[in-house]
Amino acid sequence: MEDRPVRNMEEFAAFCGVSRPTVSKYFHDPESVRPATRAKIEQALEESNYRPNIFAVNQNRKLTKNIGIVLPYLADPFFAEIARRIETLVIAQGFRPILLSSHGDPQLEVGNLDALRAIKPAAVLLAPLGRASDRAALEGFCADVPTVNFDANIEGIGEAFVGHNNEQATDKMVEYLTRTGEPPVFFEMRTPPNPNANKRRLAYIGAMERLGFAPQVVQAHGEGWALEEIGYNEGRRVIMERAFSSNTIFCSNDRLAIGFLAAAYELGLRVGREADCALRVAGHDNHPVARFTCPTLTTISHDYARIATKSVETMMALIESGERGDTRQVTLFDGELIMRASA
Amino acid sequence: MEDRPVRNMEEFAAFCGVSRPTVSKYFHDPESVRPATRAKIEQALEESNYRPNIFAVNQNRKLTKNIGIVLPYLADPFFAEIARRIETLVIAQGFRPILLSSHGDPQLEVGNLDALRAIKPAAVLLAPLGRASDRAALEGFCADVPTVNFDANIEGIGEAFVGHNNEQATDKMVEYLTRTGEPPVFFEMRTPPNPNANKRRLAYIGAMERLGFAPQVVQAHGEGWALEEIGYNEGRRVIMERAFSSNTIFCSNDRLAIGFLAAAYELGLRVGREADCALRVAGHDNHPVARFTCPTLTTISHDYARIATKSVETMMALIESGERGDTRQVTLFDGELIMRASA
DNA sequence: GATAAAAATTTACACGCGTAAATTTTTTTA
DNA sequence: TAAAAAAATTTACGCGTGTAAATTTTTATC
Repeated sequence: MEDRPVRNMEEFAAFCGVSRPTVSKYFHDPESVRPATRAKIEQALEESNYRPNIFAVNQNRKLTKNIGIVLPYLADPFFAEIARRIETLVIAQGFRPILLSSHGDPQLEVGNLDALRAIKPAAVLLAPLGRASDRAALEGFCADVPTVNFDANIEGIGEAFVGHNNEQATDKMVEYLTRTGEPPVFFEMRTPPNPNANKRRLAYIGAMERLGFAPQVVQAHGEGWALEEIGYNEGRRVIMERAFSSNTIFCSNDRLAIGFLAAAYELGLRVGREADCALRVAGHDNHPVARFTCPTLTTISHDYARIATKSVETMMALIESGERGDTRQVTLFDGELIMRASA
Repeated sequence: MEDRPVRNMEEFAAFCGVSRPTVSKYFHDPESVRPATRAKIEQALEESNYRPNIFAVNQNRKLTKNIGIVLPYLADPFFAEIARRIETLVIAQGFRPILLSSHGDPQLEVGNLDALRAIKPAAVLLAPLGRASDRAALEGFCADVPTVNFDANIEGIGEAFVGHNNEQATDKMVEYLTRTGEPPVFFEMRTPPNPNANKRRLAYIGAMERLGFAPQVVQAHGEGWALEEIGYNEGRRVIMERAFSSNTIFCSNDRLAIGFLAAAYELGLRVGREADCALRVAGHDNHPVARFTCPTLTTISHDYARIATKSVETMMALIESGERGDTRQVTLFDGELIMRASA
């Protein structure tokens, strides 16, 4: 591999003995040139280390091979995991993922969308902050860039939505807890950052009423994304205040539950479904560490593998059709009960 | 805000009544034009929604305002947290962070570096995979792009290294555990993905010998980044095999410790420093969830806030000086003992 | 081996912006 | 108010690639 000064496509074309437009055509689609020509180019590609200048390429393109991925909070392992899967799928499709986290900040979310607009992405996968999002900004963005909304459903945002079936999942857990013990109380944040929480509360209330029980919602104070801490502090408080009418606590998500379990442990309350346990605690999401809590956390899976796959598939369809569908397709994936030791 | 068809800088210049070169100068540095001119441009900027074409801008620049951030595994909350901090600092400096995760895959790491090379970043912050990294590829990259190596030190890679003082931190914990109970055994992965683990093992052995005790290293089988799972499975195994000569376990990192705690809990072993406890368990890193384990995890802090800050500072100095220093500066931050309930 | 079809080549212009040089206008200084 | 300094303008070219049109060469078909 000699390091000849191949500075641009012109020189590269000369180097491999092919005309520049043909080389350009090759990079656009290697199948579009004759096999003999392709072989010449590909050999030259190995002998020099020429690569087309990304900026010059994209300058003349309406659309690039860039795919934007916007997440509300990357330090949450749930989003980190979904990002990992989406990135892998996007790369497999021959596109280049651009991962941006809004770090819980609505202004940064808008900033991320602006940054994306500037790089002319072929499409964007958007998991919005939710309640805190600047709706007008999101709408404006979606009008310009084909977008798939996932995780947090904001009505009318994006060409499609892919997410978790909060109703089904919540129902399932309420039914399970009720069937195997006392009807649960619901433990959640008073001002949750993510709109799924609201769906879960409503689903809990609906499920309880359907089963003929009085719902009880206990709300934790605190803002932001430090959910374990809020679950711990507020869990401690409500346990000490005996704010629960039941020994069974259904937490709005696993991260709250992790904090709650820590509080219960510290207060000497044994958690589990055995007779000598004071509490049963369940979560929601099947967070990566839920398998390793003490006791291990009974929860409902949030199927991020399928959400990631479906989101990318939907996005690819959007890119290939080149059309902006008139109907906004909504796909929800059911959760599965993950029975572990805590409830 | 009228949506006039301002398609390029030419039209934008006409729109605000300024010449195009002046507008170009403004975007390069707003302070470099007369206040009256700046006002005209900035007003026009609000009235139209023109933004310079990023690709055309970067095509003619040797260096862009892009900063690459390469992480070994983003789904690890430790790296997610450090990414969050670095991104924030980079944005504050007026640069554009490009976050790339290698997802534990050496080939993807090389791919990430290639992708970065293509976008002519002003500098790169690189936390390599370590043992698995393609050293030659990293070296080649660092020869082209000013790079700051952080987290996992690979000798000779990057203009500087910023990381954790594994020796000091390990010493401190060994000393503490020994002073307040039995000398610890060291629990680690046999083939850890991250080179810090090796430093920690050696530091443990050194500290034990210095204190006049026989070191005992217990190694967990398993590959990859699913550390909690390895800690759980192998913790279970070694507890049942009574592989420990001590009741005090010093885990190589908190994620292993989290798995180990789960195993101990499941086997009915009480963990803590009280008299009725069968085990003491300590970790290393002060992982975000270490405050919420049961019992809460005694550990040593890994000061990612300072590592992030120093890495970005070093990088900015590199950019401003424009020089490639001949000496590779190494900065290590000490860990602090975080005393909690587990040891 | 002649003809048609396919592919490659030549030529030329476009994209949007950076930037240099010479000139003109505006501001500052005395 | 005139001279000097600073800023803006005009003009022009360059960056590396996409791409269209006309032409030439190569391949496929009979």
